[in-house]
Amino acid sequence: MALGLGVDRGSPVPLYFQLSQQLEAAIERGALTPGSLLGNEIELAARLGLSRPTVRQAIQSLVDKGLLVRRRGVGTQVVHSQVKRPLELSSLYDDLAAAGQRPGTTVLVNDVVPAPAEAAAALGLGEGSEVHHVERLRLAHGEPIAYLCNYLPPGLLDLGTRQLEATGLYRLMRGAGITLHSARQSIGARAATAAEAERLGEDPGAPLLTMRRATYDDTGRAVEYGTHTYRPSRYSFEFQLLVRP
Amino acid sequence: MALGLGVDRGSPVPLYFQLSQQLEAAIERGALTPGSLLGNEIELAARLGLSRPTVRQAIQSLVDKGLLVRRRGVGTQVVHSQVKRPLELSSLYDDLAAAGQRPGTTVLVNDVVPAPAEAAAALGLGEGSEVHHVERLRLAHGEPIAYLCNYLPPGLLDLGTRQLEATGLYRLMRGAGITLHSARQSIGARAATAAEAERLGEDPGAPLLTMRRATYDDTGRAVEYGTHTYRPSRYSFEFQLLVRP
DNA sequence: TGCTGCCATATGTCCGGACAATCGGACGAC
DNA sequence: GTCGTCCGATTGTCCGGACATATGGCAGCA
Repeated sequence: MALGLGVDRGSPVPLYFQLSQQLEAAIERGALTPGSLLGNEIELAARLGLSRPTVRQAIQSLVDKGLLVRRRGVGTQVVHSQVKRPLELSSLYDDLAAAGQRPGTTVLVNDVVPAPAEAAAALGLGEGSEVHHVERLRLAHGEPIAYLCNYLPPGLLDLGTRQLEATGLYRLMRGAGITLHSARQSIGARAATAAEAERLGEDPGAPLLTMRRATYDDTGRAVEYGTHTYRPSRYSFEFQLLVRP
Repeated sequence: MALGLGVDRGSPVPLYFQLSQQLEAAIERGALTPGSLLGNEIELAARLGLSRPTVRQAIQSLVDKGLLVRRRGVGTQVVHSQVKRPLELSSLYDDLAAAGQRPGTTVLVNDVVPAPAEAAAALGLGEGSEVHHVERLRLAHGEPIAYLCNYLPPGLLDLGTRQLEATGLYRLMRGAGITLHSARQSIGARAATAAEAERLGEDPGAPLLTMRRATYDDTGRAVEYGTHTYRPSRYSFEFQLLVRP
């Protein structure tokens, strides 16, 4: 194979990670075509001067990503599909930016309030505890896209209105050293109330896409709860789901 | 610890899997409380008569599920959160059955047709190729919940109308030996057309939740494409998203 | 021809060990 | 008192090997 595989033992990057990145790049650029066998692990390990467990770890990470399939007695194949990325905790701001939509944000509310019952329950706090409360209008090309209402536990992050208008909430949390880990989401639809219609530039009774989400960090602590409403003509949710057997 | 941990070497079940199941059960029933340390891997391995790699494999599988967190230099902790299950490729039929809603299905169309452009593209077939086409109305307690329109590649499965009325499409595919692996989903909302409103028992212009999905098996082959519309008053999408770093 | 059983092949599981990187607290220097 | 350093603890990475098990093709037999 002329894949240019080879690891650098002087690098602090783990060997299995170097290999998995190279394999992923080879798949990405088409050097490993869908359906083709990867060659057996033993020989691959010998060729690269690595042990089999290390090679397996590299391959396993790509299997987890859905790029490869292992079959006992057969070999490891490249998946032939439109699988691009697995799913991620999507950030509306980043999604819009990636789509070249020039996102903008108008901060409508940014203060500390007693937590409403629903937010307190989601964040695991007592009802009436103080929480950060942020309401934002998200725009693209100057047009309203979504209305975002969020609650955060106190002391987690100090939210400057200026920062909130420059970037997304997730990016701010990550920048504050919070490692996001999982989220419970609920997506639905309903007719716009008069107030919602006014805010988003729709007619009353127009369909809206709604999302409720609680986000947790890597220790399982709830770090954010929010209810969002989207204009369905301007936004829809795109997922890539993976099943783990 | 009185966790009752111990493996059976006579069982064909892999040791790491036995251990991970026991740990998961211990977490589930509260014997391992959120935030508590799991005890170091070396000692745990010694106590169980296993090697450290085997114990690590068991722990890793629970980390992947989001039940445990590892911290170098600290130990492995139980996540303290409402994290129950990771996300799965949800089946509407099974979801309803699990919620005790007694799902029902009316098959409206079940035949072979030339593939519409969108379905052919999603399934990776030429436009106009023959495909299975199924249209169903999904009910709960006799009330319409969703309208499901699906296309499947030919020869994959023979779909009996009787079977379709008794269970869900995913269950039929799994029963035919197809291993579902991933799906691309798009969720949105729009106003009901007159025909849609009629089918679902809503008023024209009422908000509907829409889902478009292409499903792939473990080799990356597209095995299903469908467009669904849901009554938002009766159904919403619930997810548990996990981020892998 | 068609079925059966064997066998090479590849991944799956498991072991025991070694060293590195990181975390948190204890200790000592300033 | 505060800061930096050291050190024990724990996970992270990596090795080399062993045997188990599922797969698919081939040869032999009915």
